[in-house]
Amino acid sequence: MGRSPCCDKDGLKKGPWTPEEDQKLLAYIEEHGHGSWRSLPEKAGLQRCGKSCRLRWTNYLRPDIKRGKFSVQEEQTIIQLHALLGNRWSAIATHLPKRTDNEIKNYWNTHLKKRLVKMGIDPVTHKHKNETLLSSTGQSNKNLATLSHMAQWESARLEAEARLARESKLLHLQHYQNKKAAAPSLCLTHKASTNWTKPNEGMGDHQLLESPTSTVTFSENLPPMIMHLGIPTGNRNSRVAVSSEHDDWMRQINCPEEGIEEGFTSLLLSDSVDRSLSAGKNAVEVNESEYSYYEDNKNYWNTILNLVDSSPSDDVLI
DNA sequence: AACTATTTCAACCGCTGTCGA
DNA sequence: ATCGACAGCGGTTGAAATAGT
Repeated sequence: MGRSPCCDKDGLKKGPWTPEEDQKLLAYIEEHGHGSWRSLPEKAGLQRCGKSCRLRWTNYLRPDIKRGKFSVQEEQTIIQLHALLGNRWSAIATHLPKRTDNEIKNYWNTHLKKRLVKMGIDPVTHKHKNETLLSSTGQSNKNLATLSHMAQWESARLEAEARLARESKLLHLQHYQNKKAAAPSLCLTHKASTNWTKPNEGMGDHQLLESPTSTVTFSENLPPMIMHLGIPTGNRNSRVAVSSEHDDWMRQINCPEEGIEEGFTSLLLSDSVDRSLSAGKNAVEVNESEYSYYEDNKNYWNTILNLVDSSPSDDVLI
């Protein structure tokens, strides 16, 4: 397309945001919603480009952002979704409410990627080094093909979710605009989110969780896959680590009664298989070789989790 | 305490996808 | 069908923070 950069105007500030700029942006969005990002800076009295404002808002100022340490479950979710989706950070972020794609990307690059490398796992293919020795075998090719198959299902599902969320957004926006005319005074969170999220009134069983980086509807703000497994996520997701990151990681993984390992293995398996099967009933035949793939894949994830489990200490991992 | 090396993460850049005219 | 405007995405950068000597 070759469009000109949005920040090529002289006089536009770059670099770190000052508290005053944050306050201006926050105040403006709270009052008016972001509307068109392109025109926002001028209206808000900011010497920034719209893109910079959008980034500051989505990655830092948004009131629904959770900051701080990633929980073990969040880490595992990222690792497993990365194995399925690759570097599709925004897609991964839809499964981690309150985390931004940028934050997940940074966390992957600075922590998780290194951890996998130390464990001898290729962070791109998510295969153990030894597995590459088998790369010429049919088994490996089969795994590759079926992993790709799973990724396709996941992609299709994410697209469908995003489409549903967009449609829901349109419907609800109309509803909200009517409401807004009638009742202009909302709490700060809702006021601030005028254009990027909507209050959950009238949404039935599902709370609409929408943002520029997350367009998926979650029930109870929980990742769908976690809910699917019935893993108790509330306190665990928000738990505060009392010792080192890795101690926390190891402690939780080493608790069989908590079912984390099985949970995350089955997370991919049950969720993806269920989805594949239910979708297959309507659209695609799932044959025997695909079933055997899921068995292979289960072994693959068990291998990864066993490797994590057998790592002796944090300094080995990092 | 001073210096250097390494790590972290907020922010930028450039590209792509989508939508309306 | 084409084009331009815009939003969003993923890769990358570099300043600040932290760790090591």
